[in-house]
Amino acid sequence: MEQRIERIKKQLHSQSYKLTPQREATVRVLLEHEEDHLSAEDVYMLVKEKSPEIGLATVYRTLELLTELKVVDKINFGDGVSRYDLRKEGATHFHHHLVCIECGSVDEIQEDLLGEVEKVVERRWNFLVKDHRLTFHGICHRCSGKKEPEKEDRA
Amino acid sequence: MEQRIERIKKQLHSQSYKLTPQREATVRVLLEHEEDHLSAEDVYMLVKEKSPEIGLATVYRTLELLTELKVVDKINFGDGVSRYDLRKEGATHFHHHLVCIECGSVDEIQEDLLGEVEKVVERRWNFLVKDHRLTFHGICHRCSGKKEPEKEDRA
DNA sequence: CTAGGTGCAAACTCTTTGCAGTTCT
DNA sequence: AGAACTGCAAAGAGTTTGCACCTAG
Repeated sequence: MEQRIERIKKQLHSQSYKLTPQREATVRVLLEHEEDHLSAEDVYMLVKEKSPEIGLATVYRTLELLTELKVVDKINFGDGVSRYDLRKEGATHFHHHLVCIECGSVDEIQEDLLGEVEKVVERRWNFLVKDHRLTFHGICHRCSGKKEPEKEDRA
Repeated sequence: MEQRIERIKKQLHSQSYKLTPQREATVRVLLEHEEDHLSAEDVYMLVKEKSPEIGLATVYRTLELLTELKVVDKINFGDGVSRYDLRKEGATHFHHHLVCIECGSVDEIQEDLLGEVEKVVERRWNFLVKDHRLTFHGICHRCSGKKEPEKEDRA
């Protein structure tokens, strides 16, 4: 954790950005919720618990900055909100997502399933792939177990 | 064209929706711009050319309805706007996209490249895939040819 | 010291909604 | 007739921005 913050700090400094307490608090929240897919508002609430003075605008600005630095990825599952997902260190590709249309849960797939597919795209469409977004919509293993799933809205 | 409208009409009627002139005009615009990825505003502007009385809210409502009927797919490329993409008739899967980070163009891949991948997901994650979204970000064949690509914004 | 950063409130953009009036069947 | 639909304007939700003040390096 501390090492990752240290590394991000250097990354910021290398472009003459500062690691302010607000930014550090924001990064810590992201690190502590690595598996989640927090919206800006979510992050704001969580940061506020420890640094109540922080403003929502600062959170937005920090998240934008971190996106630029490729520390996080900004994603969008189709509800009107942007979500921010910490990039695994050393990850060469953006991980995939499984969105359950029953309970709304979002799971991550870290493995890269697209190696072959990207080669095909590069060869056949002459398109140099730099990044990708892959999301599956369907029924997760938790919901497919139930016979008559009761509506538990896990928004 | 006429047949497709006829079919959509039936689909609407089967759920006691009506095919109003406004809806028909909207569908026509979508059919005429099948390759594009129009935003609601884009559709509105185009429909307005032929049916100037139409309101933006109606366009939104129609697009929502068509999404529900799976006539179109609502997509989101990360700019703040939803775009609407006509589903090819008989398409069993949602087509993929190639977004060029140089010129902003969006190309479509109709082939299904995910057959194998979906099987893996179903087996290994026990996730019943119903739909997917796959977008590649990179350099398109038009831009990779140029040495010093001049900024032609093909928004 | 000073470029960069912050909080706040106002501004903006995209989308949805309430409502009174209209239209398809 | 009556449910479905429409246009308009107002309301909402999420995000961005201007500005005066603050602070990390």
